[in-house]
Amino acid sequence: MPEPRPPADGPPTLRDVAERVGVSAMTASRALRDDSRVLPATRERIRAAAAELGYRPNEVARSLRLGRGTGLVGLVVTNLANPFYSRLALGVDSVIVDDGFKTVIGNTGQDLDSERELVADLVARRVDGIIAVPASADQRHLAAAAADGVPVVLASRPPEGFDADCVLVDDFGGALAATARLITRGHRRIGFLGSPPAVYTGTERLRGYAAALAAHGLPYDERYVRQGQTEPREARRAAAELLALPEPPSALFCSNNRNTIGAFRALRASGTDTALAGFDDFELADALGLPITLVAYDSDELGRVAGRLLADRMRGRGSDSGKKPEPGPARRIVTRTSLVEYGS
Amino acid sequence: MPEPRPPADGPPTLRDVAERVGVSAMTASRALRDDSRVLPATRERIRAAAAELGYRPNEVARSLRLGRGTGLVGLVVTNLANPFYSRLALGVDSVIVDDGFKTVIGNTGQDLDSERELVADLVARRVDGIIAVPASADQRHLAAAAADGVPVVLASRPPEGFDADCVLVDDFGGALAATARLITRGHRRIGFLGSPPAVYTGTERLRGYAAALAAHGLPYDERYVRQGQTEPREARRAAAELLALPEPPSALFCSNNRNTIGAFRALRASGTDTALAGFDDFELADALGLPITLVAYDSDELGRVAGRLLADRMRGRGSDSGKKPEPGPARRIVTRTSLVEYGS
DNA sequence: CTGTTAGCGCCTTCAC
DNA sequence: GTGAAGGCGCTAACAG
Repeated sequence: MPEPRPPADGPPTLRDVAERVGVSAMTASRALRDDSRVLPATRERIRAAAAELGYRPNEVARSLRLGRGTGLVGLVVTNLANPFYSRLALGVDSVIVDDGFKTVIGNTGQDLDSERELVADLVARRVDGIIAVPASADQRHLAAAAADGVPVVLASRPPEGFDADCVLVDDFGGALAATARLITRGHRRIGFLGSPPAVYTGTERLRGYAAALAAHGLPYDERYVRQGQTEPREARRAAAELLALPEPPSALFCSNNRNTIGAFRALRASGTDTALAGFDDFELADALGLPITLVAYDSDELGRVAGRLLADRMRGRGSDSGKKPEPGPARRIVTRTSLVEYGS
Repeated sequence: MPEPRPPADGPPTLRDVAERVGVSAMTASRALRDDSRVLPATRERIRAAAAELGYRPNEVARSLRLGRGTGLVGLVVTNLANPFYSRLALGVDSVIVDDGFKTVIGNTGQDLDSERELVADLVARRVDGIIAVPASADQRHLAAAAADGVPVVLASRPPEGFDADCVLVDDFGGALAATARLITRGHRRIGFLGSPPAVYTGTERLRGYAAALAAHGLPYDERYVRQGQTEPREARRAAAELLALPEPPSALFCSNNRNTIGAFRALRASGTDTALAGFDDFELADALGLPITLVAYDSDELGRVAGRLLADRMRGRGSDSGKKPEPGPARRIVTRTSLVEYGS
């Protein structure tokens, strides 16, 4: 039984393999990459030695030498604990892995400074592309990355101040449809619960809500609108406040699942039969024991589309062509939403 | 308005900065890293030039030259869509980011081949450490990584066939406690629903369930044990089968949240008042309208502990010392669980 | 204080 | 079919 491993002062290098066979590093390199001009006999000996040593080419040296990126895709999200983003991440990964890329996930916690630092760092690490869910409309760091030649794709929020591919949910349309359904069921006073105004999706969904009211000739009443809740706890309080108004709303529309869950708890506690609708489907929504209308969409698919958009831009980089991204106008893809009814 | 960027044939290099100032690359390198032995005046000119060019050191070249790793930590999980793993990932990230590391997440989908490939690739990319939730007891690829000098920490499953730090949940104790509670409430026939036998946690939790039965002099009856369900849909069917037995169990214990949710749906559909207990807390467990006992634990904390264990091993690497991991015996940390009661 | 040399691990180019 | 140089971008180590 031969010594299975070198004494672990770092993984074996190409030269370790070469020396073991009594051949030059160059030949080893070629043999391991199936270069035809190498004697089949020596090739086998080299492969055997590499296997024994557990040799793997150093990807760091490789990408430096090849002048390409690292085969990594940076994914910048605001909160990985939110199932929406973990599904997105999985969708991205499932697509780009086919092209030999891996995903580096960075979590920003909605903090713009973290996001800036993270993006700069990803560029410095020579990722081949970036998929980002930007925290705000200040996207100069993303624009800078794009200017450095790193393809950038935005997910769930559109680019601001520069051009980039993006994949969006039909926030406006989905919110409009859900609100409209409440209206056609006879509701006239509909409350709105949503994320802070700075969040793009929240604002679009508020616009959809408002548009539905307008389309049916109903007034937009600020007293029924509560923005700024990020957690169910806050949403629950905000919902309770609406329910305590002299003329409480007979229905609530929530712009994301955090708010929907908070509102659900408030409704349960109040005992009223206020109707509930919200953006985002979520597990167990059907098991809550009260009717609920949700705007559903496929966040895996969102990730897959983002991954494909990026993969397109990354193709053909590095061979020659000064490793610029594939040219072409920025694309904007909007994914559909659907209404689902639970517990009716 | 000066040209804000070079013509984007790749980011600017150190020499671009140096030439622009009329100084050697070495001086520029020093200036940008706050090396004291450089004239403050020139240092400022260099910094200015770097800023103008948007220069960022190439981390790829850097890590090659320094002989260290890349400042990346590889995180290998089986299913990022499971909140357990996304929380784990966040916990890991929150800790190691303080030491200047970033997280590369790889998803294996419980597939051993993917896991092998992923681990080998992470090593080839010269990550500074790996945190893994291994899919099975075949962990030779992880042992190989450790032998190559890459610190490895296991989360949620113990090392098999080699030595490594690990952080575990008290699977046995938690399952025992939950099952015992059902027994003290008078249940004598308790069904078990769990993941495939190959999954370590599932097996430990089954052991805990069996131990509770034994401790109370109750028989272990295979007809009441259903292993192999991964998704709520399958779990629901398995639970329905148990409920349809001639002598159905009066309570069910489920070894993870997928099975608990499936069992919940089966119970709801059947209309029986079968008691329900399960491993893993989950959102909305309190809103399901029936009493439920859950074994709760903190998966963020699990990630943080794993991150700290790894950070310890990575410290001091690369300076000299042949970049071996910090020595010391393998540590095994078991995190506590607690029982929570909902909807009583 | 600043510059020159050399090399991390690999691969393209050009010799033999 | 194989090997010897040279360099990707950066920085220790040693000059000056």
